[in-house]
Amino acid sequence: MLSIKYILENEEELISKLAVKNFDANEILDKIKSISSSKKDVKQNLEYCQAEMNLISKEIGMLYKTKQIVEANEAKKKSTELKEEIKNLSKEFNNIDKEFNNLIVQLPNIPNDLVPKGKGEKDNIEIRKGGTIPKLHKKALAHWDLAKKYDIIDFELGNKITGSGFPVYKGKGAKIQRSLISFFLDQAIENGYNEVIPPLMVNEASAFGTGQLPDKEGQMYTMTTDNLFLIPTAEVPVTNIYRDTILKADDLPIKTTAYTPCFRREAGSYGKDVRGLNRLHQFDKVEIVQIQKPENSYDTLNEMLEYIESLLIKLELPYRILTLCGGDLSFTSALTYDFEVYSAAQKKWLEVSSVSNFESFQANRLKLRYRSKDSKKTQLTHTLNGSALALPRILAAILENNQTEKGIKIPKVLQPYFIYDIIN
RNA sequence: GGAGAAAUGGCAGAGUGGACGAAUGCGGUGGUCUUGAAAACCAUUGAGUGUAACAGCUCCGGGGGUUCGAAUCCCUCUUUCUCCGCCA
Repeated sequence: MLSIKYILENEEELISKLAVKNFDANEILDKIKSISSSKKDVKQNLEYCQAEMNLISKEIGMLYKTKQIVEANEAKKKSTELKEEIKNLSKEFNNIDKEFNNLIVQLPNIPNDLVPKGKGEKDNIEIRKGGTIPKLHKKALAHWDLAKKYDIIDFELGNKITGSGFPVYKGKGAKIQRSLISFFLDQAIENGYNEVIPPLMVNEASAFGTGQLPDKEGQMYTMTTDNLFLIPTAEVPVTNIYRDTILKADDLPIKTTAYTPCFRREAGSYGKDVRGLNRLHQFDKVEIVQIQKPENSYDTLNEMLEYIESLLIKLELPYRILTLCGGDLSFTSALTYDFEVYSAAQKKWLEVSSVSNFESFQANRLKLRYRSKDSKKTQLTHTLNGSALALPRILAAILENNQTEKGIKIPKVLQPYFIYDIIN
């Protein structure tokens, strides 16, 4: 959520910057401007009446104390009128405020200057590449066939138990999942992140805090009886740990990591995009989250970028890093880098991580502030997060890229966790 | 699931209709003393909104009500604790 102060003071800039996200802010901005001015008027009026009322009430108290009953009753009459007026004004104010909030949450975050213009995927800009794409033997299989061949992932069984997009990992398939999770968590901890295990369901306030509500409601599984949501990413519960808090400047940055399953409805997905592990309704992910001072947040973003890159290098996977263009950038993000690994049998780049700086957009919704030493006022922090990493597509790439005629070789860094060095 | 009790500032904890944004203690910050630190002492210390700065306004778990006036009374919801029941 953008602050109203910024919106009103930087109208031109806002319009041109949101245009990068292909968002036409003109109309909504006009509405916001007019409603915020009438909000101010009504509020002033209301506060004036409230002040008057407070005065009269005190007066009446005094009059009663000095037994001036007649005067007190006279004053009471006056207060009755005021009371009615206050009631009406606050009703009006609440309506305006509601409408105002409704509008202001519709404005997406402002993209950073580094964000290229563009409509979609094709306009994302590759900033670097690493690793080597392996040459596979002629009988190389896609991961869904490998999964069947070695009996490590059972998609049909998942269909039976739940539905498509909920695979069952078996034997060494289950074990490599655990190995990856442990590897990612240990790496994060080594890099100064504090591990937490958060709830997998969140309430409405949390879903709103990180921006899943109101705009991404359809992507979450909802438990209507209890009004809870299954988390689409650990970002939601982890960032909400700090909802409604005021941190000390010395506490920053706060680095948190968490492994959680993630649940996504993926409404509207179809075809080969959803084949095998490419897109699931339930998947595992290790997430890293940082809360940082505004002046340091872009250095932090780069640090996170390098950290995630180091994971892919250690896993010996071919990867590329993209800067998302305006059209591909999420509602809440100011700058996002995507990581993709090359899955050699599918001959396809698969997104395995997304690392973003949300600046103060989430913090404003979360009321996540900090107090710097030199100022009395609190100010909003910046929040950042990234996947480090999402498991299924990493697994898909490992299976496909590392397949040999004897079996699937396990990357060296995973061997201490996996014990074996091959799946056969 | 049933019965009872409770929810107040960073924390602990007073406050049962008017001078309460709220005693007191701890903690935090600044200072005195000290070579420095500790102790002691002094001062200061909730958030939001608003203002050029004041003022003003809102907030005592959430929502609603009674009253001229509510942290305080009533209703309701949520959460926590204790006891009972069920259960991993």
